[in-house]
Amino acid sequence: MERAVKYFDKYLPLDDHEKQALLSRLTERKIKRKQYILQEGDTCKYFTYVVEGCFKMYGIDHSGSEHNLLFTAEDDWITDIDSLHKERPSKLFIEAIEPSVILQISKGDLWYLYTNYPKFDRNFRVIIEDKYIELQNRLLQTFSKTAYERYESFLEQYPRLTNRLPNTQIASYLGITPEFLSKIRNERATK
Amino acid sequence: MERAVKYFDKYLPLDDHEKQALLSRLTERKIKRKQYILQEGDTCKYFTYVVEGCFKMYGIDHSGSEHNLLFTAEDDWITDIDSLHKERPSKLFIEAIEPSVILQISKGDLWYLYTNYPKFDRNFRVIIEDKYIELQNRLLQTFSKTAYERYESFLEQYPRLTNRLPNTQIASYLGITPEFLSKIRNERATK
DNA sequence: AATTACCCTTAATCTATATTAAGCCTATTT
DNA sequence: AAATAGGCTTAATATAGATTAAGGGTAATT
Repeated sequence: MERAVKYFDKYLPLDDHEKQALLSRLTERKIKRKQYILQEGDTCKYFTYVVEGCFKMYGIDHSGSEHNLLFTAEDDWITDIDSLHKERPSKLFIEAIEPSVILQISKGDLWYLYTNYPKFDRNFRVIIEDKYIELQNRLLQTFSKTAYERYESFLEQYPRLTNRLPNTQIASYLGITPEFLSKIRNERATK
Repeated sequence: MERAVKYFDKYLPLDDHEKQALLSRLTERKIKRKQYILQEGDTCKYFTYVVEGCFKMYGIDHSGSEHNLLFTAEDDWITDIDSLHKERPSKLFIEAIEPSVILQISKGDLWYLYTNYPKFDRNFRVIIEDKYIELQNRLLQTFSKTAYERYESFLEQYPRLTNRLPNTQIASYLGITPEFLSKIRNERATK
């Protein structure tokens, strides 16, 4: 649990009261491979901290294909903000790729922290700003680079994920088919 | 100027002190068509509120083509958060599409507000959360829908922008060429 | 240990979208 | 008022990446 507190040391460290307030509101859960913590149609109830393991968040198109929006591994936060905030059914799935351990805080408890300890407003503002920056860069790349280039920059940016994820999942993240990724990998290897 | 204050009524309304603190730190500027308020290579210094007019934020790829990340019109905020926060050269341009009037707050003043009036942490947290949601939906669409479908959903989502923007700009936002957008529009018309 | 599910690759064919090029029209700028 | 730069369209050709299909490998589940 202390790991979740330490996370904030990167931003504005918490004092003892704030630590206590946060810790007492986090619930630990163990999640199996392929288990969902959010399914399309359900309303998202939690902000989730990943202690151990790895998750993917994705949407499904009309023909049933999955499209990965992001991966979240150790010591990072994940939620469907749209569904959590607007309290409407999610369009997304969040699914464990590995056996995982998470800490969850409910929307109500999070709102309690926001109201009573302003530092959480600050810290979660900065967290989401960082995630916004990531998304913005990803969208720009999607428009301005080839699949080959996007794969190379994925390898650079997430070297630790490369060996943990099947290529099918990476392909879905890059917005291409596994077959085409295979072609790209073959090209890279022969050079 | 009052318009920028009113914006926050949608979220957490400001009291008189907070209003005053905000207003005294906003600078009004008039911007001509095609004038930049941010250019690639420069470090972004301001968070900008658009009172009148319209802007595009875009990046340029290796072959010189523009890729629109977003448009911002009346009563909305725009900045390159990446460059503003990390104080590094921006990869983006922000350019007026129409003659515009804006209010700007510098990074230093914004930090002052964050530190002394926690409500700004809260309000800007919510603003950026809303923008994150928009971006996330846009990325999902880019992966899971055809250009035809993306154009239709653009028309639905931004009906007021449709008539103000040249189709070249809309094409760049959709991630396609103007020629292909023309084809799509022709298809739509004949049905 | 066997079975099943999933993963990875190769190759042929197909398609959505890009590129190039040309012509016309409508705003801006001079 | 003329000149220029952009914007819109059509059509021919080109291409990045999708789809379909098939075979072999490896890890998860029974």
